[in-house]
Amino acid sequence: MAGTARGRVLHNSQEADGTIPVRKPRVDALRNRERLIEVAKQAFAENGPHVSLDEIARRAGVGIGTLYRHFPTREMIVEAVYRREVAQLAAAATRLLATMAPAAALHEWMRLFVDYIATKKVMASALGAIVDCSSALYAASGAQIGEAMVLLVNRAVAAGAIRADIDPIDLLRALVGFTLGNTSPGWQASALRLIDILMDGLRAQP
Amino acid sequence: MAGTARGRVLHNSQEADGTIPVRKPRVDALRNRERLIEVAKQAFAENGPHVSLDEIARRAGVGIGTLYRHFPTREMIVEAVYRREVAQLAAAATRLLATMAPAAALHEWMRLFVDYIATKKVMASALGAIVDCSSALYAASGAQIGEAMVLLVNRAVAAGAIRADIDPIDLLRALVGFTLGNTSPGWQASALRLIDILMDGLRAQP
DNA sequence: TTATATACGGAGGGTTCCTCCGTTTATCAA
DNA sequence: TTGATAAACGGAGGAACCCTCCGTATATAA
Repeated sequence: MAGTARGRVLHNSQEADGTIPVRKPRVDALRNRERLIEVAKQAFAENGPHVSLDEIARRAGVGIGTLYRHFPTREMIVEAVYRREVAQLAAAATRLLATMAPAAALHEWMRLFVDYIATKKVMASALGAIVDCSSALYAASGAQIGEAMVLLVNRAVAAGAIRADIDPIDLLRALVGFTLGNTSPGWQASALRLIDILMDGLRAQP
Repeated sequence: MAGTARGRVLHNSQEADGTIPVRKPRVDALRNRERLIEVAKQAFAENGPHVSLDEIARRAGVGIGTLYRHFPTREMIVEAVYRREVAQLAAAATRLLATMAPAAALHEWMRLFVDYIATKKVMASALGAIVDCSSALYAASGAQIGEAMVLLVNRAVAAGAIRADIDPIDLLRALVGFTLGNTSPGWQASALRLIDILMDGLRAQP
């Protein structure tokens, strides 16, 4: 008998000053949402973009209904994973700079970049927007990544740790070249090796 | 009782000269294959890349088993449609040149290009290989298209119908720019208008 | 014409999708 | 602290889809 008591006064429908106070979201809802994104990322990485949504819900320990409430379509959860990945990669730049030397931070961040591309590849076919290189989603993510790279390079240059005649965007292009072009198995290891060599080159003065 | 008569001599297992003569494929098989590709193309265009294979088989008037015999995976039928599309576009160049004036042929071919891109977009998410701009499939298709464009431009230039200071590849780049970048509805009409303007520009002498 | 390799069709079992609704729980006002 | 209630939860169940299997039909070659 959980029917709503129709006609009853709603407590938070309207305040005296006209604002519409929104009840803050329930903590369990936020928790489940985060958990679903995290689990979905793992599942995509392990089993490709065709994991069943039922399995994601099961692994996250929530009902399938809960998954569908948070992400009504498959594309939405894929996009959520992707957005989170981009945000984390961008945020990692400042975090790394705070905890290690500028050149080391740059080096480590480029390694994280390889993971990011891996995620991107796995999900590309599940998320049409990524495929379309001119979409808003792509543009936004590109900007975030670009800013992070500029920050890292500037700091390392300022610290005298790497040569000054380097355009951060060129470095980004190099990373993309290392990673996107390769489809062969083992491309990740290869990219990581190339990054090491690149870092050696950056440290040498011209 | 259609069991094979085991132990019976196979008639065409081996010839005296050691060659293995292959019975030519049954005409009904070839017909069904073509029909499936044609229907699949229409279905993808109408309902996006998620049309059910059952429906494609039904529309083609064949059993689902027949579809699966010809194209064991979904990706295979998508790729078949795509290959056919590329081949037809490339072949259209010579066909058009044979039946109309060089400049008109070039103009018409650029219009066909817009259709080709539309197909490509629809199927991109269904066929990972297209997404990956470095795949062999992509390279092969790119080459075919490039050759067709070179042929058309050379003929038109030779006929004095368009200005001579034009690189066919630049023209291709322009087409790609007109089409791939746009995701808004109505991009096709827009691309067709731009092509008309471009043709006017080509006819003008520098 | 006959034998047979080849192709056909579609029933059926397993999987996935996604909605709907009865139940549970966090939040807020009193 | 204590209800009252909005918000969230779980999962059963129907529909759609995927794909295999095998009995039947037919084109081909002798």
